[in-house]
Amino acid sequence: MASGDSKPPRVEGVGHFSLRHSLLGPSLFKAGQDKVDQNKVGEIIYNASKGSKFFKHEEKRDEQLTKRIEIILRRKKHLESLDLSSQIRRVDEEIAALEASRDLSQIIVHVDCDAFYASVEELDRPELKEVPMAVGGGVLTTCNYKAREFGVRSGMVGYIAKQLCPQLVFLPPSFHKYTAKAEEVREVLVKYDDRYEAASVDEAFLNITEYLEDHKDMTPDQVVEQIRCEVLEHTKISVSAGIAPNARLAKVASNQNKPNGQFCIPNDRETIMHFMRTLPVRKVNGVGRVFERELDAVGVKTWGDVFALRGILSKLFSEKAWSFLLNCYLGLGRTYIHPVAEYERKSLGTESTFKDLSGPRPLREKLRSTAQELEKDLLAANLAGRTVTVKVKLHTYQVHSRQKALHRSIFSAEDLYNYALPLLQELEEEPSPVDEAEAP
DNA sequence: CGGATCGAC
DNA sequence: CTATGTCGATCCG
Ligand SMILES: Nc1ncnc2c1ncn2[C@@H]1O[C@H](COP(=O)(O)OP(=O)(O)OP(=O)(O)O)[C@@H](O)[C@H]1O
Repeated sequence: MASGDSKPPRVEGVGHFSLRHSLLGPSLFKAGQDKVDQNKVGEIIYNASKGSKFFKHEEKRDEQLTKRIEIILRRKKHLESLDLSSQIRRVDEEIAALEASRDLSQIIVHVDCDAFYASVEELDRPELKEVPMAVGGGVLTTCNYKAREFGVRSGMVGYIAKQLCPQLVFLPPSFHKYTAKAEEVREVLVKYDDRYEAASVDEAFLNITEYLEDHKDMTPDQVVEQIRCEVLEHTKISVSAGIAPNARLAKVASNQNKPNGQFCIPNDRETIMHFMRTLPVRKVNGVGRVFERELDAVGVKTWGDVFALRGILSKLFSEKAWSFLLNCYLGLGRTYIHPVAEYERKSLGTESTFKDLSGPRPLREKLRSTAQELEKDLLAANLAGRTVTVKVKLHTYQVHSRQKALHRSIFSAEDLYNYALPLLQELEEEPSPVDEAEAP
């Protein structure tokens, strides 16, 4: 396609720009990895991906999204032709109400371990600190910062990572080690807020308002400095942290100075509004590649852009989405933090991907084994489920699922299999499955 | 309720 | 010749 064609090469480049951007992965953007030559990395990933079945699937998704965006833009054009002044008044009242509820009394901290799985592995094998290293095989779960200099990222396929960085060392994950190390980290956190909230294995929110009350000689930054030092001493793991009046901002802040750094967004309305004004939408949790593109299409690149478009945006997106936008624009978020223990889990499932096999017999074997796997997990968690879901991934990467609400709770492999089988058979109508999963 | 999609880690 | 696994939230029919 390089020559002989009347189509200038630039057109193709532009046509695939968003796809290229998404192939680069979110982390490249979420945490400002400046050292990497993004263009070169993008080039390598693009060329390595081009032509694969996975890539074709991504192209299809990208095309679909482009269509959806066209619809959004048409609706926007229509809205622009209307008189929105009363709508804008309503929004302004909404803003005033939110503003009145703004709570700047709490000091929330988000703690995030740096390259967690990789860091834990480096403790066992310190020589790995000096070389690019990743945890995972087919797909990387994470990598150390040496590897990130080459553009290697979480969620990347191993062979592409290898192309970006031929010296990359791969380690298989050992999850038990990570959960054990996470416990050690929490032993420190609990001293600063005994009702800290574990957000994932390597992240937690703390409310240090009380701690500050009891240590009036310390600033929030000093307390967090101390937390990070203590975690490092106690566990040899370095962590980054964000300090802010609410969880949403604390999370953004913790990404600002990583690795091994911290950032404080002070409890001051003006400072917060100023910070949000230029903050790219994607930096906030909940905005992924799809929402980012939709927002970009309607003219919202940073949170400050929301205000000028408030009349239109409030009609363009769902109520939930609009409320989310408004809260982000204002820099509002959750100000209460509590342990996740007092919380009901909603689902438990297991899934695995395997090579193409379409014969229905082997497929049933797979169903039986995943049912057994699931029974094990359910017993370990002492749970049973009232809904069974069967998920199948085709060789095209298309995913289909069938679920059924039951009259009673089940947990045995036998029951799981029996209830799941008819669902699988419905799905078998579709051609050549690769994969399956289950959840109650 | 059921299915698909999005997003996080 | 190669693209994960697990979970929660949301939207829509
Ligand atoms: N796409 C993914 N698939 C599976 N596991 C993931 C994925 N992304 C992250 N993880 C796991 O969750 C852990 C925490 O992820 P997180 O996004 O906080 O990044 P990190 O590896 O800790 O690095 P850093 O926070 O310094 O950027 C990681 O160590 C990683 O192994």
